[in-house]
Amino acid sequence: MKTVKYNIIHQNILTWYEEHGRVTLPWRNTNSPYEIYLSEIMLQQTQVKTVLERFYFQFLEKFPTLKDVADVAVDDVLKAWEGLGYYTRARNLHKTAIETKGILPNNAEALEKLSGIGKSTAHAVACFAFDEALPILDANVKRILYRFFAVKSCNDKKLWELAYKLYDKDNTYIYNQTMMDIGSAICTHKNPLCNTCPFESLCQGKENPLLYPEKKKKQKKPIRKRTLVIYHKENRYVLAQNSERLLSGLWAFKQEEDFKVNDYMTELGEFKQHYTHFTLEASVVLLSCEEQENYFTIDEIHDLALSGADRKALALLEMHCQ
DNA sequence: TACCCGTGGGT
DNA sequence: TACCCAAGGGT
Repeated sequence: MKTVKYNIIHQNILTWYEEHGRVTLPWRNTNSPYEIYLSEIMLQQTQVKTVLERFYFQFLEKFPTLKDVADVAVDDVLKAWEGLGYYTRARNLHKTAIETKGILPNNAEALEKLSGIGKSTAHAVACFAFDEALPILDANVKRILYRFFAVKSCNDKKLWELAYKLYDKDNTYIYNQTMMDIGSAICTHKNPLCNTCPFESLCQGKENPLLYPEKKKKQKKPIRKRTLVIYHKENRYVLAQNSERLLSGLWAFKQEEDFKVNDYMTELGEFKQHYTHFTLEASVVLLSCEEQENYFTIDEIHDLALSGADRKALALLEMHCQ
């Protein structure tokens, strides 16, 4: 039995999408499950602008099919992901490409079992690629739900219940896409435009939308001071591949704590790099050494996947070499 | 559950 | 500037 309670809102949403929907987004103009899935992974905790302008087309140019991803080494996928962040996404993408042999399953239940695909991404791919009528629960939907139901704080289980309560089971594709468009353009976390919102008539939070959700107290980010030591022999430089969780699989210059600079080293400069849970304050030094295992010329380093911090260090090195 | 995981946009 | 936070998932 269909709930009639939100019929008006569902109708408003269809109208709003016709007039304002971001219908030109490339992942809304393809039936390719891979192209839709790739967009969903890239867009996790990442703004549309970044994915659209710097990564999505470039990645598809390099890997036109999921099978193409499966056929290369994970390092090649990481290189294509360089600069996008959250590199576990790239490693899971590669893993999923291999496990599925380049053919994604066509339903949310099977999709969610794959590495890097949680419930929301599974629902998104199932809905957008296979027309399965399931709600999504991304940051946009969450903010709308908090405000629409005037909920200050709750867990994901409760949010999923609200998502299921509100979504349009008959026009799920447009509903889900519109939720993200409205969250991005109308129900923004600052300065929401309630008077033009399709939800306005029944929104319980419209009088004071900034109350929802309740802000969590932030902790101040600690600072890590490190010395990036670029060991070299003549024109070849030492890098190693990260094996810890942070930046796993990416190549990096050696980092030292409490490193004493002396006359045998050349100071190349300093920089800051902001991570989610700390700020790196790095000073970069150049130091000659005996031959080691992984030596690279500048040109070879450009073919390795580096983090933002190591790319800054590399830039300082290149300035020094000029 | 709380924490970890990158980078850049927007204010 | 400093801060919040973005088409979340893994552990």
